[in-house]
Amino acid sequence: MPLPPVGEGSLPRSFYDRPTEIVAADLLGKALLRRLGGKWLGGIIVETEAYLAEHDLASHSARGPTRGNASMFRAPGTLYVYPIHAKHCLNAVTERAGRGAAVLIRAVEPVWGLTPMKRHRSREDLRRLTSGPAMLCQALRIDRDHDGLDLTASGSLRIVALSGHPPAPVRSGPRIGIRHDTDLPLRFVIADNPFVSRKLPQA
DNA sequence: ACTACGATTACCT
DNA sequence: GGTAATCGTAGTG
Repeated sequence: MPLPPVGEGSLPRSFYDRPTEIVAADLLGKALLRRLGGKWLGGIIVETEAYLAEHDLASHSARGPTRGNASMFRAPGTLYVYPIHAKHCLNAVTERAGRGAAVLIRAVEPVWGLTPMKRHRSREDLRRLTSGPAMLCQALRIDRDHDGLDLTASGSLRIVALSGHPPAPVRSGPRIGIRHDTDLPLRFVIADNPFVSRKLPQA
């Protein structure tokens, strides 16, 4: 996959305007692309988590809108970037505006712009380049300034489908790092992909 | 204004 | 396996 698939266009808003678990599973195998310094950086999404609009105490939207989570309540396809532990994580907003649902992108398989991504991470090993939600934001230089951007527009941050990419077998399990609703199987990974942040618990 | 805490990561044994 | 580092957000006074 030598060249980034920028000619294929971003996923349409209708892709995101569906039940969040469906969007989370369908985002696997898509390309996350970041235009920076005249080059495209990014990779293939291999791990996601769904955060639901209702009955999900782990979601940032659970206690209603605040200044910090406002973009989570905006149109489907909006980018929601939030800070945590002095780092950042990236979500795609799902379902209709006002719902407060999103998909956290937890890991990508690094493909395009390996040299600049290694520089941003101060690391060489591909396994630790983008295999975590804050790692991939650091590799792609995404921070709070990008919060609220439209992922469906032709901007510097896009999620696009890869034509001719074989559908990957998807598996699910409990989400990582949360304190509430830990048993819901809302984490989705491409089976056996080595670039996930952690393996699924043994079934 | 003060304080507690987190959808994390890196580094340690 | 465990834990310290780090800082913006949100809740409280």
